[in-house]
Amino acid sequence: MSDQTTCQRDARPRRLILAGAHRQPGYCLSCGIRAQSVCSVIDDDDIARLAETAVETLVLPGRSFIEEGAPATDFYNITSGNVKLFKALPDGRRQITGFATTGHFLGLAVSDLYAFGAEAIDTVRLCRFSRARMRLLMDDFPRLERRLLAEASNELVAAQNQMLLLGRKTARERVASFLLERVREVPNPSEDVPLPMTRSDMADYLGLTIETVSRTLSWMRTERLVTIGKGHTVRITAMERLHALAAGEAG
Amino acid sequence: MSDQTTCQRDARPRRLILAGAHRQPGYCLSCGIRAQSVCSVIDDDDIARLAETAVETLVLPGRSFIEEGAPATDFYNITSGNVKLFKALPDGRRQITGFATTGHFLGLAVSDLYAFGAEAIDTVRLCRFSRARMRLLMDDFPRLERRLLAEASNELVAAQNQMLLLGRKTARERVASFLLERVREVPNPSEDVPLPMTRSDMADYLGLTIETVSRTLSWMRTERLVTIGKGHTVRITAMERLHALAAGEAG
DNA sequence: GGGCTGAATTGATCTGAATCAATGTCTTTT
DNA sequence: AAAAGACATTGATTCAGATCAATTCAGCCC
Repeated sequence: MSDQTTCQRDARPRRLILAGAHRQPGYCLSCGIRAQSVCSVIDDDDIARLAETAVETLVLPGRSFIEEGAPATDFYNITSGNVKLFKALPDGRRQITGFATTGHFLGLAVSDLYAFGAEAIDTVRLCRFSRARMRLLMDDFPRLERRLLAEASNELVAAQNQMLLLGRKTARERVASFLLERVREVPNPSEDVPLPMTRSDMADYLGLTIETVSRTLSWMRTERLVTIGKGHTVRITAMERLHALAAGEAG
Repeated sequence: MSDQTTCQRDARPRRLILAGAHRQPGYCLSCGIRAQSVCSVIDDDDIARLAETAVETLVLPGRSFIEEGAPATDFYNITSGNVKLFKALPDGRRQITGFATTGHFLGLAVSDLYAFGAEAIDTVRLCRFSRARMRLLMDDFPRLERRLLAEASNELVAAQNQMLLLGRKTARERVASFLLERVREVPNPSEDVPLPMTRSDMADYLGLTIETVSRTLSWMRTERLVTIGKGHTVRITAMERLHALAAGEAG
């Protein structure tokens, strides 16, 4: 299903840090590779014990590495790249429940089956743990558990926002909300915002069709809210108006 | 905003248990009142220290006790009754993001503001903690943190299901999914299912209008999928077909 | 029981987004 | 640089569910 290599950890002792959303550089907890970092600093003696069973996995664009409904054996931490998470209906209708990028944890499930599928948008590197191992890690490092709780809380807030979007917002409000969500991924809000996903992904994330997404972006261009660049980027040219639109304040 | 009394804890020592979803009887961690229980058994010596600042609050039907966007000062554990959680847009459009009942924790937020509002459907009893206190509790009782992580994971799965529903399901599929969700609240699936919320609440939960909810329930009655009882109850008469409908397998 | 009030149902019409249908534009391959 | 294939845009038409508009029903409180 995906290309996969065992973790290559060099012998030199070093501080081991969980890859995460805070964006300080560090080393992956499971395999010791350099990554965006976060969270919990753990001393060198822990490394040997922790790194034994971990694997680093490389996933090519379009490949899925979590299958909805499959036994939830593993737990993932994304080291680089972009991932889409989704649920599907038997006739092919699909809802993307979120996009995940460097630092995100995936596969946290109470059930024995994955509740969603995950597919690489671009080339993705990730660290894979067994769930049993994750349980041990949590016992040894309470800060990891706290970190996961904080991440789950944040995702819950995001999910609630998305429910408001899907249940009650118009197509224009949905696309505006989406663009503002993506702007938060770049340091400077007036620079180009990358949209690594296809129109089809956007549509499945926003509960729309590709045609409606396309039409809405075209409308935003004629309204001088955004300029649409080459190669999957947009630039926001009227931040205030876009915010008002996303918040449901405009007609 | 709500009637409120300080906790009345009696002096007799006893084991203290967190109110929760597992439905074993026990005593509330914060105030010592008898409640549906779960999770973590804590020894008697802890009680005095823990129960000092806790209050039990009684919330009347229709009253809200969490205001969306207000400073997130407190943390709640529902002791009895039904609550709706929602987000709203400035023009009054509303999305109910979930219903909570006995045992649920509310107000877990990383942000300093509540991301959603909460309102009592019927008479609700709940235990209130300050967030600072909650933090101390989590330091002292790691099992509490684990419990909260498990609850957050479950809610995340529910939220993903709801996103699929709101983004991609038809009105009939939505109502069918909702009814099946409510059936899980009663021990025997062939008995009457209580629907304590109004049609308006159902509509705002399902991303529909009250008229569509009503029409769809009427259609289900004529199709012999359900019988609609007096006083906010339904009984499911064709479980298989309803399941197929909810899963998107039917026309 | 009889009026009162908010909730629920049912009907007629409208509309935003879906669907169906070309056409246009990038990207990759050779 | 040309061809192929995937992705994106734009246009015409349809339709599921919203909106507007009456009734009808279920609790209540005397």
